[in-house]
Parts: sequence; structure tokens; C-alpha cells
Amino acid sequence: MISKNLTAASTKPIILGILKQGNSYGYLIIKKIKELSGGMMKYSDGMLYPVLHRLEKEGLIESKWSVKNDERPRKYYQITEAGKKELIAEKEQWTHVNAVLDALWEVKPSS
Amino acid sequence: MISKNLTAASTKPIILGILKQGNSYGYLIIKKIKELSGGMMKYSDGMLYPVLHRLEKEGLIESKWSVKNDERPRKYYQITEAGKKELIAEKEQWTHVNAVLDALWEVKPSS
DNA sequence: CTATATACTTTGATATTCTATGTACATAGA
DNA sequence: TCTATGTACATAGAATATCAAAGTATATAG
Repeated sequence: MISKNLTAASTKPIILGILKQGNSYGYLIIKKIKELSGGMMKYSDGMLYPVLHRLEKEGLIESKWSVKNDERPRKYYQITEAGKKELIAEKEQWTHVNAVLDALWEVKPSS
Repeated sequence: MISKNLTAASTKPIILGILKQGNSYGYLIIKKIKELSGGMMKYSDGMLYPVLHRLEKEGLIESKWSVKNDERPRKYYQITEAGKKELIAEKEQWTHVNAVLDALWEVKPSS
């Protein structure tokens, strides 16, 4: 299982990345993350929904209730322009941190 | 600047990685991180020292006061065997999360 | 003698997290 | 019919984590 910290750090880019592929809703996003990570990352609903609310409050995603007579009401989210920019900014940060870590994973002791 | 979450997630592997290169002490570790990250990551002393104490409590690092007459007292840390194993486990987690993110950064909208 | 750098530590207000709980509908199958 | 399970969203609040600020002290440069 992925650690709490690493899960927390990757939540935002993962959700934004999934929504960049196409609109989706909470329950489906949870299943998608589990699938994408091969079961290494599992979000409970109680964990994910507050994050979606926060991202919406930050203007990175937008929601719209979809109510059709042949299916259950679902709250569909879509990524905003600000969200797409944020995803790019996230990628830059991850690239940077990975560069630092890559320099450290395999180092031999200098002694 | 690197986000709070990503900083938090990378703190442990960065410190363990630095100590794997050779023993070091708090103040020097802070400077080393700043240097390694090109200034993108800056730890205040109030942030780093508690982390060192926690890692020591977890048995991942060990400390020893170095008191010599020609220099100031310093608390040197060295990585333990458990710490080396933890660093490997961290690397695996980062590899996994990066694989998930790599699948999402560049996706084209399916619509 | 003052400012800055070095070096380590802890407190506690603030923020975050996520478990537990609640609501509600759909459907499979016993 | 009843029950279990899956789908779908939401939030309170206990538990935990964070980190700025303040404290102590020595060294050195100007």
C-alpha cells in the first residue's frame, strides 16, 4: 500500500488527470484510481468526496448534477482551465522532486 | 516552491538518501536539501529537527553527539539497516506512483 | 559590540485527515 | 419477501500532524 504522505501528494494530480481524460463522478473516480494503481491506492468515499469539494472550491474542477430517468443521480465533475494549468504545474513539481530523489536512490556511501 | 504535500512525501526518502551518502547533522542536512533541490525545497530548522527525532524514534537513523575541542558540538546522524530497507521500500512506492502519474500527465481527452 | 551564521530544541495554536456514521436507491438471490 | 451487496453522495468531529515562533548558546566577521 502507498504511504499516507505519498497518497496525499498524488491525490490532486491523479484526480485532475482522470478528469482530463473525460468527465466523471466520485464513485467512478474511486474505482478508476484503484484500477490505475493496481490496487495499491484505495480511497474510501469519505476520503475522496471532501477532496472533490475542495478542488471545486479552488476552481480546478466544476460539478453538474446529472439526473436522467433511467439512471441514478450523479454529480459529474469536469476539469476547468485553471485545473489544466494546475496539472501542468504539478507535473513540473513532480519532475523536480523526482530529479532530487533520482540523485539519492542509488548513491554509494562516500566513506 | 514545492507544495506542502509533495515536500512532506519526499522528506523521509531525501533525509535517508542523504544519510546513506554519509553521516551528517541537522544544520548541514538543511543546507544539503536546499542545494540538491536548487532552492526549490527549504526546510526551516523548526521543521527538520522534529522529523529527525521521529525517524530516530522509528529506528531508521541513529544519533551520536560529536564533541571536539576545535568545533561546536553537533549531533551526527547515521542511517541504520532498517533505514536502508525503508529507503528501498520508499523507492518502490515512488516508482509505482510515478507509473500512475505518467499514465495521466499526457493523456488526451477521450471525448 | 553588533550582526549574522551556526546548531539544536520544544511548545502549542492551527490545520488536516479520515473514520465513522448517515441517507437513499438498485438489484441479485435466497 | 427479505437480505445482502453495490452504487452514490455527504459530513461531523475525534485524532493527528504541522510548523511558525520563541528559546538557548557559540562562533565569527566587520
